Amino acid sequence: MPEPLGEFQRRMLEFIVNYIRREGMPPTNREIGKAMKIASTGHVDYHLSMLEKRGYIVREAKKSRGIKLTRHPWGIPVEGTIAAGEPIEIFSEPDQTIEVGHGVDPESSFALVVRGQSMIEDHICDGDYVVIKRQRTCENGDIVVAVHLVEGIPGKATLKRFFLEKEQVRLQPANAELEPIYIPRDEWDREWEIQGKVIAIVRHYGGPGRAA
Amino acid sequence: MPEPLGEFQRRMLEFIVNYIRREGMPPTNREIGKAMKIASTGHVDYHLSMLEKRGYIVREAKKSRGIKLTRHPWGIPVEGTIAAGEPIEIFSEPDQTIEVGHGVDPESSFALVVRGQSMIEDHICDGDYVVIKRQRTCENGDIVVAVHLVEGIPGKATLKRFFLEKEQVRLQPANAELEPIYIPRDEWDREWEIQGKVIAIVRHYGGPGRAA
DNA sequence: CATTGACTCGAATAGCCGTTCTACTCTTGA
DNA sequence: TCAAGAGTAGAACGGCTATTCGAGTCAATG
Repeated sequence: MPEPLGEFQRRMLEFIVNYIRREGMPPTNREIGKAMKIASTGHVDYHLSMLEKRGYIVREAKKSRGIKLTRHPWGIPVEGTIAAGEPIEIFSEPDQTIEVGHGVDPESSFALVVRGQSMIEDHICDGDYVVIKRQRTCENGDIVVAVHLVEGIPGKATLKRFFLEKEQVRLQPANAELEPIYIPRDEWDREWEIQGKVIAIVRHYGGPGRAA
Repeated sequence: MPEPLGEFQRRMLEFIVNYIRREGMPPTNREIGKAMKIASTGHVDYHLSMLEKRGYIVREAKKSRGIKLTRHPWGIPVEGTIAAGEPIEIFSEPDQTIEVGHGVDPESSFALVVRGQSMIEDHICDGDYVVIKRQRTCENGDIVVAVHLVEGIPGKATLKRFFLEKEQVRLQPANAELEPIYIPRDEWDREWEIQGKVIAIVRHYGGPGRAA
C-alpha cells in the first residue's frame, strides 16, 4: 500500500511520529516547518499533502493539528512467524502491529509470532508474540533470534537460548524432546547472526486463532 | 494525589479521554463545550482550569488542543497481586499501569501480577501480568479471578480454571502438585464471586524483579 | 437578609492555524 | 534549448482558538 518515501519526507514523517509520542498531540504545520527548517507554511502543506497522497497520514481539513497516522503510533511491527523448533524462514506478516509500550522502544524492537513447542519449558507457547529488541550480541542464557546466513543473506531463523561454550555455540531449546543445535565457533562467526533477544512476551486468550 | 471530582467534571474528563483515544488528538475547548452542552468557551476554560488544579490534566498555555492527560491514556491499571496458589488478599499496587491496547477495552479491564506457580502448566508464571476482563460470569475452562466473600465483602482471591460440575464448582490449578478447590453449589452462590477472566498475559524479561 | 462560592453566559481580543496563490530555482530528460 | 516536474519562499485571508472580562444565577451558610 504505502509507496516508498524520499529522504526528506521520511524524516518529516519521523518527526511527526516522535512529536505525537512526545507531546500526545500532532504538531501544527508551523511547528513542523520550524523543526524541518522550512520557512513557509505553504511549503509544509505541500509535503503533508504528499504524505497523505501516499497513504502515510490522513488529514482532517481545516482542523488544527488535524493529522492522523495510518499506523498505530504505539504499535511495534509484527514482522513474521518464527519457529521455536527447527529453523524456518521468517514468514512475513502483512503490516500487523501489536501494542506494547511499557518502556519498549518501537524504533529498535519488533515482534514475531511463535510457532511450535520448542520453548515450552520456558513457558513460551505456540501462538505467543515474542517482543524482540534488536541487537547483534547477547549474553549466555538470553533467548535470542538466531539466523543462519546463506552466502551472506539471511536464511532460516530460530528462537533459542544462547550459550557460548569453549569450542562452540549451543542453541538450546526448552523442550526435553528436542536436541540443542551445536555450532563450531568459526562457523558461528561466519554463517550466523543474532537478530535480537526476547524482552517480553504477549499472549492473547480467546481471540481468533490464539493459543488457549 | 488527585482530589475527587464532581459528577460534571468527571464526565468532562471522560469525554476528553475518549476523544483522545478516538481521534488521536485532544479536543479544542469549543469541541468540549459542544459535547458537554456548554454555551461559552470561557466556561469550558473554567472547568479545564479546575481539572488542571486538581491534577487530572496539564495544559500548555495558548496552544490549540493543549491538553495532556497526567495518566497514560492507553494503560490499564495494575490493581495488585494475585496468588495462583492458595487464595490471598489482592494486594494493591501503587497506581501502576501497563500498556496493552490491541482490542483491550481499558474501561472494563485491569491487570494483576501473578505470584506463585500454580498455573505453571498453563504457562502462566510467577511475575507475569494477567490482563483481566471484568465479568461476573464465565464458561467452563476459563481462567478466572475468583473471590471468596466474607460477610458479603471481598476477602481472598485466587487465579484458577473454572469448571461447573453437577453438585459443585471446581477451581482447578494448573499444577499437578496442587489439589483443586471444590465448592458446593450453594456455597458458591452465596460466598463466591467471579471478578473477571484472563484475556491476555504479558511477561517482561530482564526487567527489575521479573521472571527470568 | 446578606454573603459567599460555584457555576454559567455572552462578548471581545489577540494570536494561531490551515490553506491558497504567485513567483522563483533547480534538476531531468526529450 | 525547452518543457515539465519537484521543491522552495513569501504574503495574504478567513476561520479557529485560548483566554479574559463583566455580569448574572443559584444554593448554601451565616
